[in-house]
Amino acid sequence: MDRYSVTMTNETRPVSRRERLRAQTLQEIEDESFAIIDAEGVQALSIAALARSMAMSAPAVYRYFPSRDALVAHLVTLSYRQLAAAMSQAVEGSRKAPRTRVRLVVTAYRDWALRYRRRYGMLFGERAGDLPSEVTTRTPLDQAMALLVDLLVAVQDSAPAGGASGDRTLDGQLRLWARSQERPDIAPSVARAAILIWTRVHGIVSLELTGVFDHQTLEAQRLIDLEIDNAIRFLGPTGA
Amino acid sequence: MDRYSVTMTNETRPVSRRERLRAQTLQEIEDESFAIIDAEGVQALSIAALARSMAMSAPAVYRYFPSRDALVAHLVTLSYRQLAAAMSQAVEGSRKAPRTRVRLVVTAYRDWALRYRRRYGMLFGERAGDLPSEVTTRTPLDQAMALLVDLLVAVQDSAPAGGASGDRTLDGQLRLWARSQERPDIAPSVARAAILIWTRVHGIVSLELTGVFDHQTLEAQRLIDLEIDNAIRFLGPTGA
DNA sequence: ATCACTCAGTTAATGGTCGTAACTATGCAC
DNA sequence: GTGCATAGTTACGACCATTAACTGAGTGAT
Repeated sequence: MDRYSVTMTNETRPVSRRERLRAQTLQEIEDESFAIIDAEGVQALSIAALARSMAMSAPAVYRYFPSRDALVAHLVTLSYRQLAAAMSQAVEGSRKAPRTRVRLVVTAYRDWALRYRRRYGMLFGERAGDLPSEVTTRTPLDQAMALLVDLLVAVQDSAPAGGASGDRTLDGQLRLWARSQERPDIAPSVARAAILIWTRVHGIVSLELTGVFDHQTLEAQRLIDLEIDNAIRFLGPTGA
Repeated sequence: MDRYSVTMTNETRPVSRRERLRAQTLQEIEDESFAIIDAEGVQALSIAALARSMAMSAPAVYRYFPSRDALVAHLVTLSYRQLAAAMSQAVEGSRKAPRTRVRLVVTAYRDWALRYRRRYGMLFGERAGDLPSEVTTRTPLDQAMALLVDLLVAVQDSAPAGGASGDRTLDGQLRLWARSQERPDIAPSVARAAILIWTRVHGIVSLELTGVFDHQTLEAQRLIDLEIDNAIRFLGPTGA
């Protein structure tokens, strides 16, 4: 699945010195890479620059990653995991109302994007050489989506269900999507709300990051709050 | 404003041979650049590769653009203009209902993004060295927004106005935005709908381009239609 | 018609990048 | 200790951006 990830060695196997050093170097590569990316963007992450910052010769990096693209791909999957983790932690153990927790999750998403804007751009923007989107984007983000879906189910339970979309075909596709998530139980209305929240928030955050709102006096958070309201209202009764 | 743009010479000034050749070469640079970008992405656009495809020496390009970044910046503004033009043309002279025309404009946006996906990524994704977002993104896209706003005003005129957002501060910011667009007449509800449509569609299209929906059985166009409905419904009565 | 100037284009060179090849030296298993 | 696997090295080739120095064609004034 992910050839380059650090495999958790829970077994108290006698971790050899070599393995330890290798893991340590790998960690340093990841840390330095993210430092460079956060400071100057992915395009500034070159094998040479990375090696230089580690006081290492450039070819040595190839012992860890077969190419610059492979390194970037690895960093992308790490970032996805990190983003998903940030969203999970935002509601972990929270006893607030489901609707509030939706806001927490979404805000965590935005905060992560703002805090690590270069990484967010790396995930959803650049994709220089069109990375293997397959494995990369699937699992970790699906996990975050599952989280959102659960919250929305809870929201719906606490309010009279309903809300027709008016597009039977779309509902069918949403059912398929639910099945592809191995959650055939979730209703189209919930799936619809989850997807709409994601696309809406991504749209706002993405434009916020490109600076579209900078010159305008719009606060993205207000737009997001409004959009969450809209999406959830969709879940409840039938309309407003 | 834009040092590199071709200035329309409507005056029947005796266009010198030199000027004609220069304009011609500039045109060829733009065309070849877009060809390379469309085929392999911006990251593959190198001065060297461009010059090679024109059977020209690389340093010669510097007679036209002081750096690779300047070239890319120029291509970005051209692309913005092209996108805005595509949106305008989609409804030019259309006698359909305003609501239908909104759909036409938005669909033109998506179609352009799908047809020139690399360029769209260049506009809203990559932005490698954080280009001068100031001049770049302002005028041409504002024009497209103005178009959308006009259509939404028409929509609102044909339906009972109203629709409170519940966020007075946001409404105030929207009023400021309207004034910054030099259109102080547009109501917050209209501005809100315009911005929401833009962010929503951008979010969907952007995720569609990164391939998030590929493995899922969702058609982006259906999501977009749904979102337009939602945004417009917002304009009308008060809720559903 | 020619002279001087401008400027599009050239070759040559610097210093950066990715990536490969060939080598050295260390850790580890026996 | 001997031998293998491997993390690291230096040396290299191919590409890139950009500058410097030069060539030659277009242009405008005499």
